[in-house]
Amino acid sequence: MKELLHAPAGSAGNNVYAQLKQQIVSLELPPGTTLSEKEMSIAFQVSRTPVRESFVRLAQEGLLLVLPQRGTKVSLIDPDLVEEARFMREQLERAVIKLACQSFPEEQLTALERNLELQQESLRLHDGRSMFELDEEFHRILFEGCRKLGTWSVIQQMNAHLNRSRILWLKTDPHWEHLYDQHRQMFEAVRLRDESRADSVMREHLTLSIANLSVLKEKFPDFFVTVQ
Amino acid sequence: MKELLHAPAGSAGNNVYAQLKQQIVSLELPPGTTLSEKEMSIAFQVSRTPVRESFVRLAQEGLLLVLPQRGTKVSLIDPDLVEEARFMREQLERAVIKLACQSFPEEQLTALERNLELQQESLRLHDGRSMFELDEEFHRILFEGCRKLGTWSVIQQMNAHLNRSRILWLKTDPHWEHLYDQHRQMFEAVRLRDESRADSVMREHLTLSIANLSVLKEKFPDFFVTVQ
DNA sequence: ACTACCATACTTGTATGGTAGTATGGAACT
DNA sequence: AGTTCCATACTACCATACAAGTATGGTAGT
Repeated sequence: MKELLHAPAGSAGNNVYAQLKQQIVSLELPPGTTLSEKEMSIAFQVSRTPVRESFVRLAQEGLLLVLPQRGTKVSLIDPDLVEEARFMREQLERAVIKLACQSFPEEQLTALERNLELQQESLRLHDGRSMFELDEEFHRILFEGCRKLGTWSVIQQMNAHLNRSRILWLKTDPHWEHLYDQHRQMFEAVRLRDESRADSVMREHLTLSIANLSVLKEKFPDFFVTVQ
Repeated sequence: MKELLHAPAGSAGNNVYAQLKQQIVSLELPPGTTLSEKEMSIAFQVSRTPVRESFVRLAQEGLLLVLPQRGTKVSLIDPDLVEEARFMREQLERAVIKLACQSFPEEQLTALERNLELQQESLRLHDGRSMFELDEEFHRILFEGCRKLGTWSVIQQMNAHLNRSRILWLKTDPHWEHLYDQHRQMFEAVRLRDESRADSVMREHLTLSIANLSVLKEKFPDFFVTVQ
């Protein structure tokens, strides 16, 4: 997978950024974890400069909270932001899938089908991580087919919050079969140009995403922002 | 290093970032302008480090293009991204204003009215810059009243592209009266809980935004990405 | 026992020197 | 004249040293 915008892929700064982001979103670095530039510079065997650069970028995305002269920590999950991310995705993805029903390139359509096959395979292997990535990829392809990749990349920003709660949820209660089924239905709807069906499935799909956020807050209280 | 003027409410890095961003979005730094860390560090009387930090952040927002070992320049306006930004705003703002028609706090409603008064005043003075800021503020208040400020801040990212083309357009053909009139209509629709009216006005409002993008491309060819 | 103080060991913020890659202009060669 | 090559002057990138703010634990004084 290639990064469209932004600087070189091979630089130390980008490597640190990419790896840190992956670890944060995947909850390997749980919300609230305290980091420090020096600590990470040792861990990644680079100087503080590229680490600091990564911190700046991650802070701008809301994944890190930098407190000057005090420390840096992985931001807690803000339930309000999670709901907003869901809201945002609902509006944009419903609009996009309706576009897709009007016109969708053959190339991306086969990409969707191929993706569904891979999902089925991952489902059989109970590979949750792979499923999550394929899920993301499925939606990305929809945006790609509608030439709205810029929109997708912007969504990713708030998604960082939504994704963390989704991963948390999927860890407690995997329900990949249902998600796969919805993806399959969306694919069929796009293929058959059935706008209303695509719209309703997508809406349900994205409502499901945070159905029981309050359950998660009870189960992992330390991961969430309490007062707002 | 001494801080000469404009008392820094924050760190040097933040100041440089804020000022650079303002200059880029307002087209004081036209698209295509080449910058360099050293050059800006001299201009802002700080070291290269905070400048570099700003560059990283602005590059992440797509406002700067950093070419390793080659240079840094203000990104050209990408017509496709402008259209995407408009598309995105249309979906989200229509959804938000419909929410607003269902429930909107009194506080933000009066803020909107106050904003309209200020728009009228700026209109009288032909103060384009003030009008632009009040326009932004008007829409921000709508999001605020629906508790969707996180969404608004994410929109700002792609808006950086949309705004530059809007400013360009408004420089060639001011049409503030029309925009003011639409704002007024939106306010009335929210006040009267008229969802369909709010929706249609907002849609027209955001379609207007880039009505004649091709004209701008002809008039300022150097500011736009040609091939994609 | 309790409080005030302060050395110390952190933290992020800033400045600066060095490194490697790139564009450019002029000299040497064909 | 046209081409090749290379010194030079850039660039962003990175490492490192220093500055300044903050939390903490021990100690002296009460």
